[in-house]
This record gives sequence, structure tokens and C-alpha cells, in this order.
Amino acid sequence: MNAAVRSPQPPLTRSVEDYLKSIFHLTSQGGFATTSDIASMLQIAPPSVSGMMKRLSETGLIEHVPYRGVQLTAQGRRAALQMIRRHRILEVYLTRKLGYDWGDVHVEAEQMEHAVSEKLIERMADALGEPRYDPHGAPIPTAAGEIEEAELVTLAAAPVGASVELRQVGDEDAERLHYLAQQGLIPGTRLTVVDRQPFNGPTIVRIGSETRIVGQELASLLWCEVVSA
Amino acid sequence: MNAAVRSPQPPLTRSVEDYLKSIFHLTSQGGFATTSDIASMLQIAPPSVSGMMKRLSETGLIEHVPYRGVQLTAQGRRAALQMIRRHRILEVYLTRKLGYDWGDVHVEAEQMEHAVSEKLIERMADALGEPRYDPHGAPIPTAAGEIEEAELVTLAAAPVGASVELRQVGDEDAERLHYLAQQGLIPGTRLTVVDRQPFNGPTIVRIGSETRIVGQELASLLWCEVVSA
DNA sequence: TTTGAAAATTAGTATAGCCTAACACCCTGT
DNA sequence: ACAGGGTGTTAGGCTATACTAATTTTCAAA
Repeated sequence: MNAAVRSPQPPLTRSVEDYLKSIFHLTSQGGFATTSDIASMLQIAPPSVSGMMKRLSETGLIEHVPYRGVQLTAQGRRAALQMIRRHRILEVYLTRKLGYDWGDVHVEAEQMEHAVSEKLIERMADALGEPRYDPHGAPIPTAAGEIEEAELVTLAAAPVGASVELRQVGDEDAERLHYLAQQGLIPGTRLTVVDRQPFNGPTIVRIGSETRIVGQELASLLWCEVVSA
Repeated sequence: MNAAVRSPQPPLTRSVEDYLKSIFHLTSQGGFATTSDIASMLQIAPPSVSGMMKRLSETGLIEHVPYRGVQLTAQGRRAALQMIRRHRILEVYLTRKLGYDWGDVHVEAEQMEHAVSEKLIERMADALGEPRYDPHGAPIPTAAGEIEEAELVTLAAAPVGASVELRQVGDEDAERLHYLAQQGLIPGTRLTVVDRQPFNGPTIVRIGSETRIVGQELASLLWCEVVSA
């Protein structure tokens, strides 16, 4: 039981919440988040990030190894997961209850997540039947701070010949999401990897009876579960 | 067509939005809002208000007469009404769609109003059937920026013998609102002013067949329409 | 093993908002 | 008509967060 846990903490600022989320995402595969990765994810100059890293590590939210990078502490991870839960519950609510398109929810949720109470999020989650995935297929952390980790491969990396199920779309760009939906490339879609062109070429897939060609850029955003090789 | 209208405006900050709302409320009966009134409404020191007044008048959102007070410009009024619309639509949504108690909506809406898009508010308004009043009976400005102005008197000022309809509760305190609801003192309630004690004493009213005694403090928060003297 | 470019940090600056202390203005009561 | 109290403003600071420019560290390639 250290001081940071004991003392009543001032609520995190909007900025801090954003930093924590970024660091969470950047370290989800393990390892450290670097200053420049954070900077480019948040669209902020690297020195600003350095400064914030110092403050956050003093607050006990992150572990900072100078010139190496940062990791979340348990406390930081809790806060990050709470924000991610908020974000994803909001996304589901906006699509299911207010008719939002899956391409438009991210921007709205990004703002709202900093301004809504725990209570509101839980009411929404309740009204939605405690959803487990957001509209893009990303898992929603539980209120207790647990998050599902699935073994997925990108469509760009899925072996030719495999049967896969599209599970998650790793993108937030409205234009791209609209396009993908129109192509039937949404979470839950079953497809077969028919072929792939060399040199980072497109992947050819079959969806039901239709054949689609998916460029490398998009294919690497589509996270799939391999159903059978 | 002046410069302020022509040039693309940076979005208003949270603080500025709060100042504009306060000034709107303080000038709703006409006249100027004073520095100290704004300061006490926003729980901010007067010099901070002076500083902000300077900035806001440079931005063209208010008219500042030094040592006298401020008024909203047309532009400032538009912005204030937009915030009030957001706030009140949110309050209705939270009560009707997410099971919030009318005493709890204010605080939540106060935060959210700064973080939601125009689009979200209009979707909510649509889902609610374009409500005209918030849960406390306050009129909701239209998207075009018009707001109903009713001639109401407080219950503390209603003439003895009058039949009145409670239309609006001018308070945000959760405790008081809970108490009022429990007493049946909610918008729409019909009541008769039976008597009033002198020296700012309580008002005695009849609701249906029941008699209630309402203290001066609460009575002056209850805005009524006089149905018949 | 040296070295040079990339990455990170430090130094110094700016802005939005807030504060307290000190000073200026205004009006009312004598 | 003016004095004093209350209200408003100015002066000067502080924190959070961002920036650019300058400096330091790291690491990999020659």
C-alpha cells in the first residue's frame, strides 16, 4: 500500500487520459512505448511528450526509463483500461441507440469519453446488455478492468488457403470504414484466402460466392481468426 | 458583416462556454451581468472574471462596459443558447432513456455539454421527439436559437387564493429536487395558494385534496403560471 | 572502435485560466 | 460635496500543456 494508492487522487486531465490510452495501445504487444511513437500517435511534438512522461512517472502512472521508453504501472493500466471501456461502450451506444455509422463513432466517443461519469457508462452498458465488443470488433474491458486478448492475424498475413473469420478492424478512419462496410468486410464475416500477390501485393479472398481483392494497406488492418488452414 | 462573423472561429473553450451561459442567465431579465455575479455563479475569483471579460469582448462575444457589467452580443447569445439547448436536451435524454433521476442530471449534463457534437444533440432530440422542456420544466431553445419566454411568478409571490400550475423548478441541487419530487412539487402540478405567513413566511398550498406547507426558500424556486386569481 | 544520424531530453517561451494583493472607481449617506 | 465601503480592475504569479531550438544520448555502420 503505497502513497499513490492511499492518497485521494486528483482526477486525471483530458491530456493525461489521452497519453495513458496511447501508451496502453503502444505497449499492448509488450515492451516499451517510445517518446516518438507517443508523439506521433497524439500528434504532439516529442519534447512535449518527454515533459509529460516526467510528470506521469512522478505521479506513479507510468514507469519511465530515460532514452528507452515507458510502460504503464498497474495504476496507469487501470486508468487506461477505464478510458478504453468508456470509449468502446460509447461507440456501441452511438451505433446501436442513436443510429451512428461505424465510421463516425470514433471521433464522437473520443471527445465524450473524457466527460462522462462512470455511472453513465454503466447505464449505457446495461441498456446495451453488457456488450463485449465495439462496432469495430475490439474487445471491451470489463468494469473490473479485464480485457480479452485474442490471437489474431491480419488478413495480409493470413496463410493462403486458410478459412478465416474477420474479427476486428484496426482503423478509425471514417472513409476507410465506409469502404470496408460496403465491401462486406465487417467483423463476423467469414472468408477464404484464395491467393496473395508477392511483394506486399493484394490478398484475394472469397466471401461466400464472391471474390474480392484487398490491397495490402487495408488487409493489414483486418484482424482475423484462423478457422482452418 | 464584420470580421468576427466572417473569419472561421476557433471552437470555444469549456471555460468560455461556461461564462457565456452564466452571462445569459444573469441577463435574462435584461440589464447587465456584473463581475461579481458572474464570479459567484462560476465560483471563480472576480479578477479572473475581469480578465475573461476582456478577452470575450475582444472576441466579440460580449459587450463590456467597464465598472458596469457585460451583455451578450448576438454572437454570444447564439453560443449561449446552443449550450443551453445541449444541456437541456441531455437532461431529458438522461432521464427518459437512461433512467436518471431529475436531481442527478444537471451535474452529468454540465460536463457532457462541452464534449458532444451538434449531431449527437440533434439525434437525441429526434429520439426524444423534439422535447420542449427539460426535466425541471425549463424551455429548450430550438436548434435555430429561439427560446420560449413565459410569464411566471414564484410560488412565494403568487397571490393568496390563486390557482396556479407549477411550471418550472429553478434549482439544480439534487437533495432539494428529491425532496420536491417526493412532495409532489414537480412541473405540471396544479395547486391552490391557500395562505401565506407574513415576514417571508411559508406558503400554504393545496394539491388536490392534500395541504402542504412550503417554506419561503423553496417557494421562491417554484415558478408558476397563474391559472386563475 | 569510432562516428554520425536518429531519438530523447533540456532549455527557454507562449497561452489559457486561475489565483492573491494592491489599487481605482463609483455611489450612497451624511 | 465628499468620504468610505463595496465593487471592479490591474499587477504579478502559478500550473498545465504545448511549442522551437539546442544539447545529449544511443546505437549501428564503417
